[in-house]
Amino acid sequence: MPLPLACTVPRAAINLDATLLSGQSFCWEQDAAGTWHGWIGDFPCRVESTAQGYAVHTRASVPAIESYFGLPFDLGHALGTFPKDPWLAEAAAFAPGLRLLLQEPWETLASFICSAVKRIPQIAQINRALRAEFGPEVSPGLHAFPSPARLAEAGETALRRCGLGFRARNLHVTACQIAAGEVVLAALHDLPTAEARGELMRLRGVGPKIADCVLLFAYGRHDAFPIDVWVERVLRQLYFKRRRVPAARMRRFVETYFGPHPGYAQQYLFHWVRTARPPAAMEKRAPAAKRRKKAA
DNA sequence: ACCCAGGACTGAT
DNA sequence: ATCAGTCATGGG
Repeated sequence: MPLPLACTVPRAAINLDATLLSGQSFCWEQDAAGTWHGWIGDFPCRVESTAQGYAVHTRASVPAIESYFGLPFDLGHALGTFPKDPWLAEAAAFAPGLRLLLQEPWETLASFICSAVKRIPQIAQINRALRAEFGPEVSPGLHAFPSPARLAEAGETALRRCGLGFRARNLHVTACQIAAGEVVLAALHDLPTAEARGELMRLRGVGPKIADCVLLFAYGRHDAFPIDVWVERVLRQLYFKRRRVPAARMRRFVETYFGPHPGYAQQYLFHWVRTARPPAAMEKRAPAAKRRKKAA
């Protein structure tokens, strides 16, 4: 069943490549022709780049499409609220039109539990394995993301076979917690960010960083600021002159310095340091001398 | 073989 | 509160 053309998004509205390559979502892949294949919730989606713009083929509704790609948000305004510093300006100029997506909470939560100490292509690989193994087949060969109940039922051992490693236990326990109603993801929309963050961190395998990713990428909380190894490095080297900074102070800095949309600034910085040719100031510090493992 | 990856948890100071 | 050790797996 071919996917119907739902709408055409003007190219000026979004930089689709940067958006889908910036590590927010792990359910999209680009074929050799440049066409994107992925999901908007449980609806398969294909996006072709045409002369008119991005042709979005899917059964999802147009409002759902616009919501998913974050189009209603006034990106130009947010960029204007960024502090005027040369690095953030370079990061923003590097990927004009990069947007934050607004994804489904459970899929986002589960995907980021799988993200711990993994590279982005491997997270996407785990995502595909979970879908193929446990997800409902919504059209021939296409599996939506499996529900919490399904992953809870599957068991830790079965999850481990999807290449999850030690994350299998975390994902399984969290799936059980969600299935049991211990944390209600739909209820987090009504909570202030700090409280929603606390709720997410009650889940196994969810600490500050993953909680912030879920808040930013699935709940539209632009006050969430995920600090991973890359962002921590860029903050320390650009804003703290490469000095070692206590985590609490770093947290206080990002909450005050970047203005009303710190999460957006974070996403531009993250994509920039990972994709652009890093300036000399961004080179990795010499690794601290690691003690030898015990010789056999 | 060695190293690292969009971290979190645990048990020690 | 901070801090090393540990947790599996895949790819360079």
